[in-house]
Amino acid sequence: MRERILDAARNLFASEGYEAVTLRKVADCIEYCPATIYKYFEDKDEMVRALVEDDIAMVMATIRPSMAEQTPLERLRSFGCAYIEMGLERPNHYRLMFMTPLLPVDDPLFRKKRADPQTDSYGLFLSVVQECVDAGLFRADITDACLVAQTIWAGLHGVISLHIACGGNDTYDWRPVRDRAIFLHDLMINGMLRVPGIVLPTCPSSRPVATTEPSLTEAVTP
Amino acid sequence: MRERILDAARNLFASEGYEAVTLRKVADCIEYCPATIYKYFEDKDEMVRALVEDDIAMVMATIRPSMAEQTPLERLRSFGCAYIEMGLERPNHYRLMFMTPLLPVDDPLFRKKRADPQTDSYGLFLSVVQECVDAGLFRADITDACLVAQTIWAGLHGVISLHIACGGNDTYDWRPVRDRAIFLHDLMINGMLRVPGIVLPTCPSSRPVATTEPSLTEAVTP
DNA sequence: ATCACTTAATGAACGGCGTTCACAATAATT
DNA sequence: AATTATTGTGAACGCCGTTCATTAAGTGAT
Repeated sequence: MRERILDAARNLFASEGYEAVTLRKVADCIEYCPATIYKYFEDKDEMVRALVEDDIAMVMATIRPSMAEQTPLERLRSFGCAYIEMGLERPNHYRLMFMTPLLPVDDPLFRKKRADPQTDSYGLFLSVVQECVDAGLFRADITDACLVAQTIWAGLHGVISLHIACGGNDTYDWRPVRDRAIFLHDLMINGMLRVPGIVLPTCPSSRPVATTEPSLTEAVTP
Repeated sequence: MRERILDAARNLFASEGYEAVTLRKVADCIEYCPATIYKYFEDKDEMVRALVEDDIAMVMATIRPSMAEQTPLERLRSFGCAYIEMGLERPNHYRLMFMTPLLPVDDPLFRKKRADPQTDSYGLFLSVVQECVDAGLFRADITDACLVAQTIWAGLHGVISLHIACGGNDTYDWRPVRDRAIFLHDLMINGMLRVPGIVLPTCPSSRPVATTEPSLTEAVTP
């Protein structure tokens, strides 16, 4: 039943954007009365957080195939490329996950899932960065895998989120967003490498996304 | 009168966060009835956009002192540092300006102000990047000032916005946000330079902000 | 001074939102 | 069959943005 509610919410979200996800509409979709939802969720907030957890799993599914790459460095690069594509193909989800301050989730089970490379995509990414550090790929002064992971993440996040928030503003004469993303990605990684110049030409520009959804290169809902 | 309305809105925004900026509360503050605001603004949206324009001017005021630096490269670095501090000190304003998709502003006057280095901070930044390009500071393959400006902006934006959106989530074991910002800033600039190694130690960690406001290292309103 | 006329401001309402709560319907247990 | 949990409901509350007919106040011409 929780699942039926979340399904309806997901559909609304995918087809009409975040602002359309209202308790009343969700209730309409499953033909219940609005108050009923409160029997299954504390809050609207809790419902949204449940949605976000699904999206986080989606990120994991998008990211994981990159583990198949041969070397740590290739895995690192591939991660970044997959992340970029994920963010650009699902701007609404991306916005909900990473551009909206959500109340910190204090469910201890949720906390455990984080930082675990098996279930958490940040944890997985971090572990690959650590591989690179251990393999001696980075400059001597770069030893903090955490700092590296968070910095690369932030950089890619910057390109994606700025594109989502301001990409529609044509006063800026934007360069193609993927050009910016790849440029920055290479800049970061090459800047960290001890032996630079192992430059792969570009990211494979598009990779399939795991979950199914009405193909939305979604309109960003203002 | 428009100004009185905007003042009230600004106060509400600064003291209680974006979500507290409601037409009814603004009307209360200036002791008018809610409907009156519609005599001076088309929309709530137009009112918010007027607020954003003020903030944009504030960014300009924060950024401009960096023009006093001696060399193009120093100006470039100083810009980035000022921008970082601005974003970290005024998260609510930052969120409103750069993390919320706003309807594109089609006022032609507004459009003209953009891209003009005199009034638009992006334009000013771009002109400094162009200086660096013209001075031959960058690698031979880096000639597109626009791409450079947008990429550096995106990188710094990533650190700031990720901090605002997810910085409260302590499951990530965040490194200090300024460490991340400076790390990435140096990484980007040094990666672009033709002759690397002109590394200034760090940013002067804090610089005064131009406009006055109840000193808010504001709580990020969820 | 009176009238017409523009402008400023209002009160009441509309529809939508999240949320609450007393109550009805249904299912489970004894 | 009677009692007790569990599920679902309708109506309301207070908030929101927005609209509109109506009043109040100022202005210029006659």
